[in-house]
Amino acid sequence: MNNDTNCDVGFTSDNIYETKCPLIYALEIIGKKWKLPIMWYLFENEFTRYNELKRKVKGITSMMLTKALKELEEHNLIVRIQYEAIPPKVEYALTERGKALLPALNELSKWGGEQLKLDRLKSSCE
Amino acid sequence: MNNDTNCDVGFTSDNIYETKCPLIYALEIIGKKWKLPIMWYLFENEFTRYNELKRKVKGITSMMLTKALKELEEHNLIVRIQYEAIPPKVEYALTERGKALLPALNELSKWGGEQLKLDRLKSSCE
DNA sequence: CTGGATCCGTCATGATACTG
DNA sequence: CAGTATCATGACGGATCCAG
Repeated sequence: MNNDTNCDVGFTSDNIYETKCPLIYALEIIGKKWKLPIMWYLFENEFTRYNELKRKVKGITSMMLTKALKELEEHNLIVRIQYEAIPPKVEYALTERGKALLPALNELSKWGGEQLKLDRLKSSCE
Repeated sequence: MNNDTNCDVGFTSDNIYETKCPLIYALEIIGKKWKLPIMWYLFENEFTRYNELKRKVKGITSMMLTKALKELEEHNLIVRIQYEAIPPKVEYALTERGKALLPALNELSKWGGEQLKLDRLKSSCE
């Protein structure tokens, strides 16, 4: 499993671009809170406006939404489309890079679903 | 993408077993720091002792190692094998459940590798 | 409508020292 | 050898208010 890529799993480097394990790197990008819920919604609804995201991603605040969107944009997983209008109108959409995550997320989701059942089973026996 | 499984992405529930998205659930289990490095090492070295893990997973402390191992064991991703001997001997190994993560991690790692290249490229142009 | 700024509590992480 | 216990801290997340 990618053991040939010098995978420094010790988090000792401050430079995210040095000696990074691609797996850890992926998790750092998408693993933070709200990232996946946002992307998930964009998977199903291309071109979504800021406030719609805020309404649909339950519980998120403006601050966290803004921050998450900015980070996703910096990694080129989403694009920000700003219309010069009053009142302001901004839409967000996934890039091809963002969509490329789908297969990996599906695999992980499949595993998570099985795990969820097993853990439920275990907890009900205790 | 699993939209049929009631996927409450709002993190509003305190009960981890209620209305959970399997994808988020998976990330909660394996996304924490040190989890993957430990599992990664166990992928490549079945039956590893506590202190060997501590040496090989660079930078980890006893406390974090113990905690991570305990959580992984609670989710049945690893097993703890204790030998009744002086001095103590304990080995850890992946379960089938733990090994079942491999395909998903490979997909994610593949994506992360591509992303890493793109991000490097981008940063070198700035 | 689309954010930005600020304050603040909590929790994960880490350093250090200790134990059977 | 395989952990525990205690304390410190700093990032993260949430609430609230402000702005163009």
